[in-house]
Amino acid sequence: MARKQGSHSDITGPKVREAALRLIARHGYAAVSMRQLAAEVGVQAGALYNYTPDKQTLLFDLMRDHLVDVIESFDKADPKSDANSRLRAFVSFHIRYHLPRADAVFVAYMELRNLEPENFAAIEKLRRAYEDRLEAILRQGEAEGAFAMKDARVATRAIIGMLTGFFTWYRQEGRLPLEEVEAIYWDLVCKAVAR
Amino acid sequence: MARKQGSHSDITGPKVREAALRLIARHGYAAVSMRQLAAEVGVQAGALYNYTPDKQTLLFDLMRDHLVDVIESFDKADPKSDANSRLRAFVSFHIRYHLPRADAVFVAYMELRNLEPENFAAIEKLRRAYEDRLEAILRQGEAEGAFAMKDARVATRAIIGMLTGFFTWYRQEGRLPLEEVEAIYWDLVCKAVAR
DNA sequence: TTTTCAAATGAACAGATGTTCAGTTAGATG
DNA sequence: CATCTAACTGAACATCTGTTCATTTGAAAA
Repeated sequence: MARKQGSHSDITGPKVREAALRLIARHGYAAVSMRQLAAEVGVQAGALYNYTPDKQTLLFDLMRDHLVDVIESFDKADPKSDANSRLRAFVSFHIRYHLPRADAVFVAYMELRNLEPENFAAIEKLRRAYEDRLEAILRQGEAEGAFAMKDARVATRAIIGMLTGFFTWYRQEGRLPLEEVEAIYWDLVCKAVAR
Repeated sequence: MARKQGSHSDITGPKVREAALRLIARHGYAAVSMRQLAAEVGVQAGALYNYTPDKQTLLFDLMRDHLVDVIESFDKADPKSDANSRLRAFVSFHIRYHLPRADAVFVAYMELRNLEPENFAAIEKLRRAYEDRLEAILRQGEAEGAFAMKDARVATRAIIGMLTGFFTWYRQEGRLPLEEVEAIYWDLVCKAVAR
């Protein structure tokens, strides 16, 4: 039954990636088998190997593509002006970007330990690159006299942990609209790094 | 070779739990087999079933015992006085308690999705109970006029995410002494919820 | 010394695992 | 129309999975 209607690599490829993201986010990389993934896509297990050389590379590609997109998107959203505006943009971007991408965030944060060493190193580099964006903003704020904190590196990690923890463990309750969540977080972050 | 020297349940039992915590933290629940765990303990796979009815219950017990201990320990450390003192005690407790228990923290935060539904519900209840301790402090602070924030529930999650993120993803670098880390975090938290 | 039994072994179970590949199919091409 | 070939099937591979249990061991009690 090969080449069914609408069953081209242009369609199956993205389907594999979407299904992998969803299943891995829900059950974890090690707990999802290639046969489960194939079933979710509507294909036999062997067909997946037209889209990835192996399971490990599939995981790596999902994480890398997500992080590369995060960084590129932020660089576009960054006003590159004063530290306060940039920090506000960072918080806003982080929340708005991650909210509709819960599965990708989950995978990128939870599956690091399932990466083989060289893959892990590459992903850590990307994660670090994103953190460095925030750290640079905090240091700019210190230089401008707008912010004050005891340790910019720890503050960076604390803020990212604070922002990401929300999307990582607490699924959208719908209690609060996006603007509200953004305002609440901005209030906390803004005050935390204030002089 | 049964009952080797010093090989009683008083010794093997804790060894199983320690090895499980270490291996699951490092590789994930699904990625650790009972045979790997047994090898780490220095025993055959079958012997593990003297210490747990099954793999799932082992995971659940590790998570439950950790969370129960967290809550009990905090309740002892809680000064139960003014909100500012209590918040300071919470931050100090959280950091000092979790720092030497990185494996348990990791497992309790990362393996929720590998719990069967009723086990998940029980663990979520415990996690919520700990969060509620912090939320109560924040609300007390609001009532006293000491703190001000837009949403105490979101602030609770943000603060816990901020504190826990540190132990979850960033292994101790040794760059900063414990007192320093505590001071940095207290500074951030304190300002974030300030009026 | 003999007895006892908690604690461990090691084989067996049925089924799942990631991956490969010769063969089949059907939409697109000429 | 016949041909081509990307996309997929389905069986096979060696190995691993959680769990059970009859059997063996050896330290401690009698």
